Amino acid sequence: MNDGDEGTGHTARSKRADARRNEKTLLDAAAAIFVTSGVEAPVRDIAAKAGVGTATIYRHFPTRADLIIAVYRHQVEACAEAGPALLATSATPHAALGRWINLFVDFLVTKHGLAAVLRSDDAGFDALHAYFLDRLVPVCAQLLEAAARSGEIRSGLEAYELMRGVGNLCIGADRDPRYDARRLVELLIAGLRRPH
Amino acid sequence: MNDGDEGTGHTARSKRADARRNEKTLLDAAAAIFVTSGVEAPVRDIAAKAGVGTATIYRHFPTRADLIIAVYRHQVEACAEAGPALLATSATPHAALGRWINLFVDFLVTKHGLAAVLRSDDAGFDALHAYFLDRLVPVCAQLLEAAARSGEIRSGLEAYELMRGVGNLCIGADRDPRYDARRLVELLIAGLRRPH
DNA sequence: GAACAAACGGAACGATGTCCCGTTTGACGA
DNA sequence: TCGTCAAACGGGACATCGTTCCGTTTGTTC
Repeated sequence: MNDGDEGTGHTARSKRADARRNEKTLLDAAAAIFVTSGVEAPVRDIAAKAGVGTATIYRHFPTRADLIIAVYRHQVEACAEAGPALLATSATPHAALGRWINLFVDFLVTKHGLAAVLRSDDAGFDALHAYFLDRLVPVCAQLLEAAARSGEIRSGLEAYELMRGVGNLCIGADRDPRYDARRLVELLIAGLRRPH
Repeated sequence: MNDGDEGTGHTARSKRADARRNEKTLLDAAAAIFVTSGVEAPVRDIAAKAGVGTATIYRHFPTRADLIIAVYRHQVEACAEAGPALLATSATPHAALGRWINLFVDFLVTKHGLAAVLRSDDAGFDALHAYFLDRLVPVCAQLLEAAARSGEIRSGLEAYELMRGVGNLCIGADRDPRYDARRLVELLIAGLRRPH
């Protein structure tokens, strides 16, 4: 899709062939580097891997956040789309919420250092932060709301807060065998249950 | 205490007066800078505030972790010592645990960016990491164990893991009014309760 | 007050993110 | 096919920051 025109209605000219080729090459190189060196790998490394100059990266992806978003867009979309599906197929809304959060956690902990840059307290990743929030918070809110309506959980926790908390819990979950983010997230979700 | 000799038995000469003065000046300057710019403020800023050269900082505090430890040592000690006291004066071990965790959270969220460097996934803060763990994990373990013995909580969660999780939840708790780390930590502690 | 080691200050070095500018190259009309 | 030109490129330049080195200053001691 979107292989040429912009959606503005004007007939915007196609990008040059080499530019499109480089964008693809950069995405592949970045994905490979992210796996081996994490999402905070030096820009020069990615440029070298792709065989382009550093300026070319900035031309295609003005901030590192844009590059990260582009690399992981498919998986984030898949996670977002899994929300309603889980809600439809799970026994209870709380079960759906738990399973969906599990998907999210699995995604985060397998992406070297991604959770660490998702934390909002460092500037420069605003676009990444905004993308994750725009895409996933509404899904989480839908699940939370359903679980609240069913009476399974206490209300009063915003989806935004839960997502941030889960993201934070996943920081450093790789590299440390003594730290199991999944278990702590499970405890957090368990703590959501309404005490009866 | 320790205003001169080392404890080795040798008669180690006192440090020079200017060195001792500079160490104090540096601690004050660092504390002030940490409040305004966070614990990751540039070394040059701290040196400038103290009116010394950058090398002087490294001479007194080989790594940034050592400086941070020195600045906050008193408060960490106080937190550690509060553990047994709370256990003795609280109604139940679980209540003591909750109150102690609250102390820890209050400490973290009021120290600009401290929680962010406590996360283990970045190297270079090993000493800081080790200090917090050495000093606080045993206290937390004592509280956890008492609560487990009383049957209030599920067992199986290591104190280390809980401390790391709480620390992670506190990352970025300042700067973001929509994110309340205390509430999430409370949920986590609530999730620890044994379902009956 | 002279000698010596401790301590100092700031320049120097390396790594990294970011930007600039001279050069190359793909697209399109003649 | 070939000339033109803007898009795209590459790599060097600049700024920031952590860290180290080295010539100089200063406290201490005899």
